Amino acid sequence: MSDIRILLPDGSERMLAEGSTGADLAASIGKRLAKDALVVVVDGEPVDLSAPLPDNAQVRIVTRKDDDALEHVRHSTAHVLAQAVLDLWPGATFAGGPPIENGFYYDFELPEGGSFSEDDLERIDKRMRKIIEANQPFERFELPLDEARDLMADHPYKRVFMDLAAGQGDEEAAAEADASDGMISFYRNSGDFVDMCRGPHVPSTGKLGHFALQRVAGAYFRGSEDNQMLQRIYGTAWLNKADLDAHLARLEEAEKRDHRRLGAELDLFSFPEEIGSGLAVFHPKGGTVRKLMEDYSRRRHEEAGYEFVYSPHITKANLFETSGHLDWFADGMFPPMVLHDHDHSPGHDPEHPEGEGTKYYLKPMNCPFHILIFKSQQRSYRELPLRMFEFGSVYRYERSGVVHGLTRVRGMTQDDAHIFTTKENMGDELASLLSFVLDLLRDYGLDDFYLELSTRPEEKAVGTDQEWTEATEALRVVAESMDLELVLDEGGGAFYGPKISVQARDAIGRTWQMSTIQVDFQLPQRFGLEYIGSDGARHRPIMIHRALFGSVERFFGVLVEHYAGAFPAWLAPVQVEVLPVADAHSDYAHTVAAELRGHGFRVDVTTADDTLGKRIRRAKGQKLPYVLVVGDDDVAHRTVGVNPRGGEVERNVPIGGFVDMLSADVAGRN
RNA sequence: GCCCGAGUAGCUCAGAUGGCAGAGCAGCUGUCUUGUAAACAGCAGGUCAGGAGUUCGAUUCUCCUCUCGGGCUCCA
Repeated sequence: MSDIRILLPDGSERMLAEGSTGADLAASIGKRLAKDALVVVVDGEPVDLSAPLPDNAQVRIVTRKDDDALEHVRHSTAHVLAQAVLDLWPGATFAGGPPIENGFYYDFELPEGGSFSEDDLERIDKRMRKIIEANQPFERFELPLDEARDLMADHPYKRVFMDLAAGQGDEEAAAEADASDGMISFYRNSGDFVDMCRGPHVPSTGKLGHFALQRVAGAYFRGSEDNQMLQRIYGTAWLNKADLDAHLARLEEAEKRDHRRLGAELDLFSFPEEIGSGLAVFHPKGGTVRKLMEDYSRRRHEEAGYEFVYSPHITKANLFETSGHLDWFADGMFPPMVLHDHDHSPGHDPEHPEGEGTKYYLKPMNCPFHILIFKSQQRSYRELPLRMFEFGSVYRYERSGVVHGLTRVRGMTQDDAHIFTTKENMGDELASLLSFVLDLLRDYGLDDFYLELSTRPEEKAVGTDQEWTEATEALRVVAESMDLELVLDEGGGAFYGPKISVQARDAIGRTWQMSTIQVDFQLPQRFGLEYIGSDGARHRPIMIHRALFGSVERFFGVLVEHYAGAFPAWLAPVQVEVLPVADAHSDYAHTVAAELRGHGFRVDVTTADDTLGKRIRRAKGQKLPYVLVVGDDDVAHRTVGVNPRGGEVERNVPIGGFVDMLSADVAGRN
């Protein structure tokens, strides 16, 4: 019997008997490694420890210390979930169950259209732990397609996957079924449980155990609305208890920061049922924050050469016919209001005979209005770039299942601008624009970004290939010059052009899509936009659509979560609350408040109707930047006791000293 | 839009095989006059999301609608 040569990551070699497996290799290196090994990566491909190694292979043994260990643990945990469910629900069938970020899921169909309840999760969890305790080995075997189909006779979804995988390279199906060499792979890990699976798996269920089942959900088979809806179970899995606990703690932290919860607790905004789904009202405190956000944005835009415009909320249909929105996105718009001639001024609309009526739409976008402003007069190249800015309220008919707090609404205000520029200037304009965007986002406290370049959608798109390429390249050049990570989002552009979006990571590491910058050759064409060039000829301008906040509502929600409701002093709706120790100090408290207001600060006074401790507790609950306590000493010496958010109490601070403190805070946007 | 779940006082929640609806916090009124995260007492607060049905009787059972939550799909 001849030996095979194995190359290890540290550059060393090892000779093993032919037919040796990853497990043999690990054992030959050390007892500890043999025990810790989960899978092996052979020439870049992860495989089971039980697979024979080829000669001259580059092999890496994956243990729990490696980054890629997690996905295998999650994948194998999903497999145990499937085993538990099929044990507990005779007649249930299953579809796919991949690892995902932080965990895994598995899709099932229960007999007679049944569904899981929250209580079921506990039962399933218990069953899974028994399987793990039993330390069942995952044993791989392969069958030709026809035998594989017989084996999965009761599992139609599995058969769809194997047919797809055997047919052609369907990516999703390939993730479920391995059809290389026309063979379908399976795993068996107890007498009668067999799952079709590409693998690899950890050697046995005993390697698992730090998991939690999280929720049940519906999910379309293979992600298509046309398919059957299956019952999905989500879970999370980790290598050890500490990691699992840390993950669960992160989820709890995120829940505490939920802007919907903080919005109510801090009295910022609400969604009255009477108004309708996805339609928010901002209360005085939320209104103050929003106004501060908008005011600062206005100031910066003014400095950056934008001009301010205003446009109505509704328009006759023809505007969105011309723009193409009614062709492409009528579903996303509120249905039209129809005005009939006889309703109002009979006979005044010769275009629409009696009975037909005139359609008006709520606007889903501002761009056509800004285009009409551009068109209102003949434009010269000397005016370009022309930058029109508007806080424009738009309405979109989001489907009922997708509205979500302030992040997905039906009525919102965009900080929208359209820049009309010459083709020659487009590159420069995009470059300065992107820097402007990032600078401004940083001022609002977000400073960890990456960029995403979205290219032409496969179906919904207008314009020539050349136009798309040109626009996409212009964006790519600018994006690459920014010294930020750039991710490609194939097919994610709008129907009229590609875009760069700025993704920001918040205080607890979640990413949010913030600003978008889109290049558009189409609307200028559709509306016949022109300017007179230096050569005296007519030229077509390029349009750049851009929004920094995206929507003010959404950005507001993101900031609430980023700051966990503790707004920096410059944005805080109430910056200071002054608390007199007793009634005798009320006059002085009001004097202090008046003096602070004189400096432009937002200040409340709460008189001594409750104990000091209680008033402090309440102010802290509102996450105010500063609580001031004033008593006898302070009245005597014109001082205040300063209790800052997240800091130490400081007594006997002169009022002027506190003014300096707060001014510095506001100026530094801390 | 689809699957699952939920809706009881301003908020967080309890409750009953179908028989007059409960607590804490918040609110109001008093007493207390307080030096850094919950003083004490009293009062008020509800078409039990809305509508229809079954029933002697429905907040409870059935159906429909609305709203919210977790997902899927979608997101100009």
